[in-house]
Amino acid sequence: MCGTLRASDAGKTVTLMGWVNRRRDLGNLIFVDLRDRTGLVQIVIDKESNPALHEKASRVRSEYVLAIVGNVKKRDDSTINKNVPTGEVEIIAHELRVLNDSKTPPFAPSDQAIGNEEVRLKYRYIDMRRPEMQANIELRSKVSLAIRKELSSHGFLEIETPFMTRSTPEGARDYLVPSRVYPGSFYALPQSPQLFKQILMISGFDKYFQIVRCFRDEDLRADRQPEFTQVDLETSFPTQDRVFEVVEAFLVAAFREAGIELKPPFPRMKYDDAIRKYGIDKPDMRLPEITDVREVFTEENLNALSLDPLLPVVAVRIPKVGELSRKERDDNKQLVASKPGVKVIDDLKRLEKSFPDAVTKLRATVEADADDLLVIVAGAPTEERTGLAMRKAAEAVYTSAGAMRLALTQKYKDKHGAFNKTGTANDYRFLWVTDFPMFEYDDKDGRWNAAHHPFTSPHEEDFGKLLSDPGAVRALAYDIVLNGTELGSGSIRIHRQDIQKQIFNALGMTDEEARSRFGFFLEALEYGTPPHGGIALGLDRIIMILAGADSLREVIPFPKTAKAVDLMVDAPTPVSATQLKELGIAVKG
RNA sequence: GGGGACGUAGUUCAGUUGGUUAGAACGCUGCCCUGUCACGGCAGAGGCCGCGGGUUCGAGUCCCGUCGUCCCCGCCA
Repeated sequence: MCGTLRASDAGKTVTLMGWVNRRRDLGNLIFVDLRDRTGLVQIVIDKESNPALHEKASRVRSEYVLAIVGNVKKRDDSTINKNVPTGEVEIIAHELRVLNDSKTPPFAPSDQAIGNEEVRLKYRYIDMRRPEMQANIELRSKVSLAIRKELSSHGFLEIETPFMTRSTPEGARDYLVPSRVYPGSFYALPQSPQLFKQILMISGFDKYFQIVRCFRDEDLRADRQPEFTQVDLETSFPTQDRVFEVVEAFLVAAFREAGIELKPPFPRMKYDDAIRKYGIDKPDMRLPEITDVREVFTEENLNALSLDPLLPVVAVRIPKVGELSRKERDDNKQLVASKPGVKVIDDLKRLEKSFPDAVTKLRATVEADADDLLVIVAGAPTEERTGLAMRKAAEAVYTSAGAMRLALTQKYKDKHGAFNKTGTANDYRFLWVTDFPMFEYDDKDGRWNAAHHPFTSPHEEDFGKLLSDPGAVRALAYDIVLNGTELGSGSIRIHRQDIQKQIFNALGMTDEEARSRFGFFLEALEYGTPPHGGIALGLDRIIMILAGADSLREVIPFPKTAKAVDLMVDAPTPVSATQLKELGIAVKG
């Protein structure tokens, strides 16, 4: 192959096939860089030694597909190119065949600056000829294989589940597939194989996994595509620790493919601690946590600052940012949409004039260096003093501080350098977040929703609070977080039908409603369901992080745009009236 | 659904306060060139300034609308 030839291959006769990356025509001497999946090699065509060949080569253009027969020759010392792996050799062509010509492409795979995404996506086949894309897609294949091997070696079976399945009203919007046989009825593409994998546990396949496509009709982000791939797994008779071990094992195998040697076990943190220390349920561990600095202020201090002494006062520390100008501080306030009742103090100098003792204590408490940026986040006195109101106000302080921490670390990443790559496992800070709340209160609808999904088991000791105090029920649910990105989410499931019913009731569903939505599943639970649990991880996100990419589109061969359009095939499209009629569907103008 | 950025040659971009024939680089075409590797030199072609309306003597430039791409919020059990 083109990219694999080395000085040790000198003297061999080789047949190479590939694309013309670049042609350098010096008149009677032509150089062609031939490119295939493995890289580039320089072909030499000399008019003097082969005029007919030279004539053919002079008509060759970028992205023509060539077959070359030639001799591998070690280059003279003066002509070695140290910038390419094959730079010590070149191919003296004896024969050249144009297998296909090419229109001038809208952009060249050999270009240093890559074109805009619209053009890249429309001409994805050319974009994917670029070495970066080739490397990402190769990495994806290797990582998938490593995960399959690892899970298989632990006794997991890869089992397929349907893509055409049943719509469930919970969760994300479904992509629907109309049924021709039953006009007006629809299949749904799975948001995840959740219920199928639980059924497989009931069926006795005690260790299941699948690298599987999932579909969610929600708005996109750089790290969210409407169809994406999960590494999905489930085991019977699990413990949380057992699930963590299996995931850590396959992540070690996956990262090894990218030359990173991870060191499990990964640290763990309870959800409540994550909120208190990082103001978010997916903390980025590469920077210092938020510090509680309530104690450095007296009650008089806080009253003078119009801050509520009963609410948390926390400090966000961003190392090595130095002093900020007035303008920068104003700009920074724009970074985070301020929540009502949350106050931000970002001018320590001014604070120091009025409260010198507090600021001295503050610096000591957060162990701040002189050039560290400190921002204080606290709460204005709340009007309502009930327990729930105070809890919400406190959470608003934590999450605002968390958002501030993220925005500032992003903005000043050049200064603190915490995101700089070292090429070691230290670049990848994994974290298990555990003990998520079972329910979240939905202010709009005035009811409780499942924080993870409604098949998640609560902590056994919280069973009693399911109806009396849903907000206090902890779930056996866990997330795996990498550098502030949620990679995966899982739980120990409910295997008792009576508990499952209670959960549906707590979610405000009557028995009839539960039966109409999940009847098949509730029935299955009654036939000897083993305890079981599992997790699903976003494969695309894993590859994205390993590839050092900023967008999922860099690691998905044929991705969709932010408006969920495939620019290459131009999908979605309207369909013919005949098709619609056959499906019994009428489209409103 | 909301906010922001962008849209000018095949590509990446510049285009002043609204004022003559809209520029550059790369790419492309032709010619020259035997050691280049982002080859070099000379010459040339290439534009619905996203689209539609408006203001104006005059619009790439100002206003309104619309479409597209990207980022964020909402949303994503």
